[in-house]
Amino acid sequence: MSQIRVRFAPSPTGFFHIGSARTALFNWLYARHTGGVFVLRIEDTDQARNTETFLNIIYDSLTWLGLNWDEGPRVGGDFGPYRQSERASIYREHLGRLQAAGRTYEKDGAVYFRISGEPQVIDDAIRGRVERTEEKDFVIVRSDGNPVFHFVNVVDDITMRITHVIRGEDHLSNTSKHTELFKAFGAPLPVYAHIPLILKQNGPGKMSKRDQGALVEEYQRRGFLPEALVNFLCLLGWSPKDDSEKMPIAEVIRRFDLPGINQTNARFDEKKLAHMNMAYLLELPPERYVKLAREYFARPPAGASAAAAPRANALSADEAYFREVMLLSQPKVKAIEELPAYTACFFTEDFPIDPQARDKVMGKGDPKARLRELAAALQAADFSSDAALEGTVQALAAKNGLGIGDYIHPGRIAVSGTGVGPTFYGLLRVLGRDRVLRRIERFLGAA
RNA sequence: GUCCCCAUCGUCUAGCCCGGCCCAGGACACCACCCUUUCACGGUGAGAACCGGGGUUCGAAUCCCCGUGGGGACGCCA
Repeated sequence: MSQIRVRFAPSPTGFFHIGSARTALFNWLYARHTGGVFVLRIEDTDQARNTETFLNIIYDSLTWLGLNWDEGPRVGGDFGPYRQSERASIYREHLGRLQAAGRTYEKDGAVYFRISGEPQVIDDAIRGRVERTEEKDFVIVRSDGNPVFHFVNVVDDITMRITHVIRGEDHLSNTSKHTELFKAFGAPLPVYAHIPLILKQNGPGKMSKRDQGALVEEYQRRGFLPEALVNFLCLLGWSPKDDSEKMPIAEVIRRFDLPGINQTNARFDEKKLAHMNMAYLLELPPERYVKLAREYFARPPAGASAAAAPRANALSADEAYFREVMLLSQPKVKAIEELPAYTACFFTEDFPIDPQARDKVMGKGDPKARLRELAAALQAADFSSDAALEGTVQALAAKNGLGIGDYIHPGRIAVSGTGVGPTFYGLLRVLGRDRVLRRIERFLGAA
């Protein structure tokens, strides 16, 4: 058999959502798995609803996800143009063939396709044999002269030599229209593979563009890693059949195949996505982690909850310092979007003190005395390494017959205002002696 | 309403095609414990499912039928 050719055919009529991304992904995976060709085709026949903005979002989202196309807009190919709005003459020519064969008629200014009425049988690669009879003639050219989806979709699949149509199950019922057209053109049917739908996580129905967490762009802005989102999406409707979940994309490509795709709709679960993202974030190389953090600080999504001042300070801070703060936080934080709040105490003296954490720590023993002892010890301490600071605190605790926790807990509150944060010694080292001592002093004065 | 697809823990799923190894395995979430300077990671453990009813069979999560439930399509949207 000749080379496998698949296509992803979005229409730029709205934001790019998770369901579309997954369809694109499965097509891409199948092309890469088989050494075939992944075609991007823009279905922009609905002139009233298409926008250039939405078109660019499609390109950007696919690129961000790493789903590169072999043929299509921007890269060209032998079967272009790849935007339906530029293929009018091709559609005209094909319409002529249908007219010549007596398969069309006009009504109310629109062109109708005369169906055969025979049962349409498709041998779906995922669902098996599906039979459905198309019962009504349908419009293929609107009265305004623009061709309709069913018609252009089939004409393009024929002329672009598409061998496998991998698309959402919502198209399964449309397929009988499409096979009627294929037959009317005397063209062989492609292999169909109708993949299950992604259901919204709350409430009934399939996920749509307006649902919470539906937009690919949103994950990008929230600092998610594309490889994590892709990995998560791979597992929504496809399974490698053993217990593997987190896999490099090369491994998914190697193992992916149509028979491995499920038949049941899958509910989107943002918690599992978040977990996958964390797993990737923890092992991200430092350079990429810092870059991702900086991008997030520079352009947080609207409504992100973090004080503006420390965020601005972070951006104007010394690059090496910013890097150090972020890398100190990397092993502790589950998502990039936690970073501004998590690191705020590194970028401002005006950080809030968590009253609950303070009361808990300051309520037992004599924490003020411990803070004074800690401050005194830090006067002469070596701040050049975490290990040196650890030695200082350990020696102090040993000298006074106390546990290191007796110093660390109040110290953390005094220096960062919160009970949670990076390692205590890292916190001290990155903040530096002057700021640490000043903060302890201030805290003792206020307490 | 008509037609089409589907049905295993709360969620994603393995097992189903080729019935016995499954009083059903993994992951997320949740809970407990351990690790630990906080938090997070990690480790250990607990709870948690074969939609219902009929068949077929020595034997059914697995095969068949019917119900029920979920999803989708029925546009001069794509």
